[in-house]
Amino acid sequence: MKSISLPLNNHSSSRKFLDLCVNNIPETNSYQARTSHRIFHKKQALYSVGDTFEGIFILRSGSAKSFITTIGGEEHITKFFYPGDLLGIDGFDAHSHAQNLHFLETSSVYFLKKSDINGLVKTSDDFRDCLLQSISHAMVCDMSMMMYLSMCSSEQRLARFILDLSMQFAERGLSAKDLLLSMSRTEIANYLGMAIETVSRILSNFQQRGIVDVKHRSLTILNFETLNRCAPNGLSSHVSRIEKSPKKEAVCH
Amino acid sequence: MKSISLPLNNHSSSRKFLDLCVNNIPETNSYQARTSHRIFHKKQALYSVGDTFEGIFILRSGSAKSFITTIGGEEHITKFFYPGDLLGIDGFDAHSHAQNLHFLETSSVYFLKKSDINGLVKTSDDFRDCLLQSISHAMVCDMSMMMYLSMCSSEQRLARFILDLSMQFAERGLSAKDLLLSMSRTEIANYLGMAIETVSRILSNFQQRGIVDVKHRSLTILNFETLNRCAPNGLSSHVSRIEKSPKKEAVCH
DNA sequence: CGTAAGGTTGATCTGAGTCAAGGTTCGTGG
DNA sequence: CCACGAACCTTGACTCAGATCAACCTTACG
Repeated sequence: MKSISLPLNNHSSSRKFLDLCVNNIPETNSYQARTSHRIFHKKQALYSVGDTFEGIFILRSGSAKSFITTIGGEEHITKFFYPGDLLGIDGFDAHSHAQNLHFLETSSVYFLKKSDINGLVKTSDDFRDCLLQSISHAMVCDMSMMMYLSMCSSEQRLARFILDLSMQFAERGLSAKDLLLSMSRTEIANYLGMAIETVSRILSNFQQRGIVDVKHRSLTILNFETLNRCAPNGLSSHVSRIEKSPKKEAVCH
Repeated sequence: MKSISLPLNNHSSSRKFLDLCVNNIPETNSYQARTSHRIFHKKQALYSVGDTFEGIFILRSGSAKSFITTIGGEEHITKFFYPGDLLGIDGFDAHSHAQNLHFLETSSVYFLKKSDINGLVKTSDDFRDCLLQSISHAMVCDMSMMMYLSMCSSEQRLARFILDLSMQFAERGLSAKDLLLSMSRTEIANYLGMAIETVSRILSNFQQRGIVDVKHRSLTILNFETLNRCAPNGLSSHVSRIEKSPKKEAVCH
């Protein structure tokens, strides 16, 4: 499978992040150079729940999923990752990882150990801003996901998923319409909180309506217009604010 | 309504966080002392989507909710906040807030402006660790919430909600069994992604089964045992790990 | 080449949403 | 302090989106 990797001409914040790390950490010895880049294969784990937190990773190429497991053994996929994404932020909490991370295909990561993070945060304003921005952005995305899960129909969630994927691909310099899914139907269903049969049915339905063309794991978006109408409404941003609820009027003491 | 406020003998990470801020920022003038603490009343907004991000807040007393709004005008509550919680982290992303924050009752917040955060991150290792830990913890909670939303029945979600509330109260030195809800049924339903009628029905049902005693907004947990059995299984942690999937075996280059 | 994993499709069932009606509490102004 | 309207909450009846069960097809891999 052709994997995604971060193109050099990508100036998004994730790319900037990677640059900042690579250019600011003094790689005095070749040992560090060797260990800061690692390659993993499909189904391999980067970390698992309970592993000691040693630092974060930046995905350079390939794709991955993070998931949590209940005591009963059920898994729930919490996120899919693409090049430029930060992996392992969950480890800051208890100094050990709270999630599992597995790769979906052959992938490479850049390792940024805790001491390097601490150093960079002090010395580089850009790095600090980038790190906080990146984490904050991830949280904002999680909030949207929670909204989709709690307010949208299965069709809306799947439409949103495809459109989000398309955006992710486009941001990384790939086609926005020809997508190569790196996850199985089961994984999509699990992530979106629906039965695998439902994913299959909705995809077939989209196909019949001429919205997409799906064959195995390659998906072509034929009609963005209609797909967008299937997806839930976007979030309101400051642009669309008209009237506002009771404004801040603090009482100082 | 009797509001919750952070007790002085609470040595949790949130309390530590607040201490770190108060003790490390030189309050050279009385102006800052006055503006760093603010009191808000029920239904007042701390910030809204699109507001310029000027810093984060620490909730000292009371309670609050954050929510996002779709273009269509629908609201979705993303989180409830209690004393010690960090408010406004969403603003780091685009330098403007991505969510709205309203108070549920009279509350007070401590304001920590951007420049202070940047300064503290450089000078105090404790502050840096606390900030990252706090954000990371919030993300881990969001992940669980996503799992509950996508895999659990309404009854399970509501049971989990009550137990989580109970824990929040206990952590803040209040009774773990006598809860005073600061949010309406509508807000609970919205947060948990279900119809208001469903919340009402499940609460009545819990009452009939002798699990809780609900009257208006005061809720007493009568049977933790049974309530726990209603809630979804907890997450597996490193303690319960037995066998592990393919371990990390990086190929270095 | 055979078996397992992954994927599709149809039939049936049910949890929870929607609609409807009535009760309770709160807040404001007379 | 009471009254009236609005907001909040509860309960019942009906409906439907999507889960579950079942059978079958397709692709990947040792």
